[in-house]
Amino acid sequence: MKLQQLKYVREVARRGLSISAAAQALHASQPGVSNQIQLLEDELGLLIFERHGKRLSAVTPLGESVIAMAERVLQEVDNLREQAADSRHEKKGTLSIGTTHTQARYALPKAIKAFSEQYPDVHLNMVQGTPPEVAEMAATGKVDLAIATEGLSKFDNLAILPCYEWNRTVITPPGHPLLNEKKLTLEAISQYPILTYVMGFTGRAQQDQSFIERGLKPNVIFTATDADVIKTYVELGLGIGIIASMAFDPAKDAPLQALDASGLFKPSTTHMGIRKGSYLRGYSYAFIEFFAPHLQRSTIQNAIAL
Amino acid sequence: MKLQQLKYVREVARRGLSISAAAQALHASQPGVSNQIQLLEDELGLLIFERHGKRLSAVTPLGESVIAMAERVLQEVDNLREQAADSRHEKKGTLSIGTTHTQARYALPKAIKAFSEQYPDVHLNMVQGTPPEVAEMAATGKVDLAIATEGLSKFDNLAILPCYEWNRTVITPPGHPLLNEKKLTLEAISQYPILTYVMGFTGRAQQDQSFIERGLKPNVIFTATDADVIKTYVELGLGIGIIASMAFDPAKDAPLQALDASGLFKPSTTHMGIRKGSYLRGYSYAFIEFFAPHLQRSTIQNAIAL
DNA sequence: TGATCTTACGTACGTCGTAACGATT
DNA sequence: AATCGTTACGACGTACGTAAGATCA
Repeated sequence: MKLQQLKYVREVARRGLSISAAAQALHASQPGVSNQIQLLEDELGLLIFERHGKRLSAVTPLGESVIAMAERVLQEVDNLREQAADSRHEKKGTLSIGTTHTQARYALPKAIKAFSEQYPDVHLNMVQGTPPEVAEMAATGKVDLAIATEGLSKFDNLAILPCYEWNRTVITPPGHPLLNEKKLTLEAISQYPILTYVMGFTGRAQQDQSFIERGLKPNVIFTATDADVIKTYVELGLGIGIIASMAFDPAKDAPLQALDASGLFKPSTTHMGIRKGSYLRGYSYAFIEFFAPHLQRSTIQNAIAL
Repeated sequence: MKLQQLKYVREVARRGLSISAAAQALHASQPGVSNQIQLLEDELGLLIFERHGKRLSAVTPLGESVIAMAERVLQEVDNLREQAADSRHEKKGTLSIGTTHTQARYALPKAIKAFSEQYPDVHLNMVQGTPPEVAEMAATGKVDLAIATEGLSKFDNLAILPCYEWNRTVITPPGHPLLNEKKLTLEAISQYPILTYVMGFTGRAQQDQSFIERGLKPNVIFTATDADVIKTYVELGLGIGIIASMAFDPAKDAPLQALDASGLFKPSTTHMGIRKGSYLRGYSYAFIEFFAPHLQRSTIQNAIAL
């Protein structure tokens, strides 16, 4: 049995039982992967994958054991490598963060800037995706951290840590009648066409909940995955926008007008997801502390302990 | 990183930092082991072992991590191998049991006989040793099961399961005055020279406890690790013996006389130690059930789950 | 001096890639 | 017909063993 063989098996399993895809992902030849998997199967005297003719069709029950074992072993090895690199007190390395547009654009820049100044030799690898995508990347070890407001709790091998709370701001074009209301209410908002986030992004589900509880049916005419798109169309006069407060900057976003709506909605919390059992480099903790100062090293280590 | 390298590192650590001993144990050449360990150290960029000149002197803190990781990984691999062999529904294989004289001689034969009749192709590997020795063998995976009355709780990676309870019998030569006592008491026993087990064997500590609680100082003139030796010298007239009840057979041990002493001492329990996280072959569960019928497969699996 | 680890070197095995083949949709 | 996995084969890499060298008790 070789670690290489376990790597191959894991990748084939992850790529939906495709040897070709796995080989490509690992920069190896397809026959090489095929061969090594067969050698492993021979050695163990079992089939990991079911074949229908010459196509992988399923994972055998024992194959599941093999794959699960491979995942555990390879994570151990990865952890050790990270720990070894860390021990050299190197400020070199890579920090991979999977995150959504909202976080990447509005929440993370400050922390990223501070971090990259203090750790100039750490290569930052930011990957943008939908919440389920970034969660999966963290769960499989493709990124070290996933940062998103939702979608992280689907994976039970992710430790979830709260980063910060935020609420919404209503944005309107200049001179909009809503600006004259004495007090902003959900009822008032519901009278206008609304532009906001797509379901599954940036706390949209929680936002809708507040309307439902008041028996209101807001007229959402436009949804986007990011505030920049929403702002663009609000400025064109399509309606009013409901966006995360951190996504609005009075100076940069002029001439748009903002109305604080934090009293109207329950606050949302942006979370961080880290694969349980993973070893984080020292600088990773530094980054997290820049982003969410209450997350101390010990807190995090406690959360990701198996 | 290669699994082979991890094996080498583990063995060197286990053999008290001796590369030569490890190489010998693994049927490899000493330079080969030395080389591979250095390659691993190079790859990780750290020292696993401290060298004083050309001699391994200690394990570095990071080396501890490496060794711990190697242990975990190699156990995973072993487990998978066992599981694979098991899945072939093979009644072939090896069952290794580390145990003490008392268990091997008096408690195990019945279970062993029944087992070997039902599983004739399973190679039984019985290793006799002191309680600490057999515990260590189980803890390092050298044997599948350790069976002893004491010494198992020292290793926290062993799951401890109670097998059976037993008590003591006092044995005397024929015509000994103790045989005339109406009722056997600790006080009466204390009047005669006593032959019994060495401390650390077959519940000796617990046996002494009963005397201490009554404020008695028994005159132990002879200690042995097994009942056969004790019986021999009791027969020679050196004194009376206190041995485990299962070690006495009126027919075979004639002309020795026996007095039941189960009312005088707290019962002792013989335990089984199994390395946590190990995978046991199907026939191992069968053996355990022969020996201790209350230990069902599910009970055991629950105990050794990590 | 003897035990022990490291370095040097040659061999042999094994992994991997290219190319050709077989099977499935 | 196209895609995908398996088989065949050749080349490179490397793990291992033997032999010699270095270092400590």
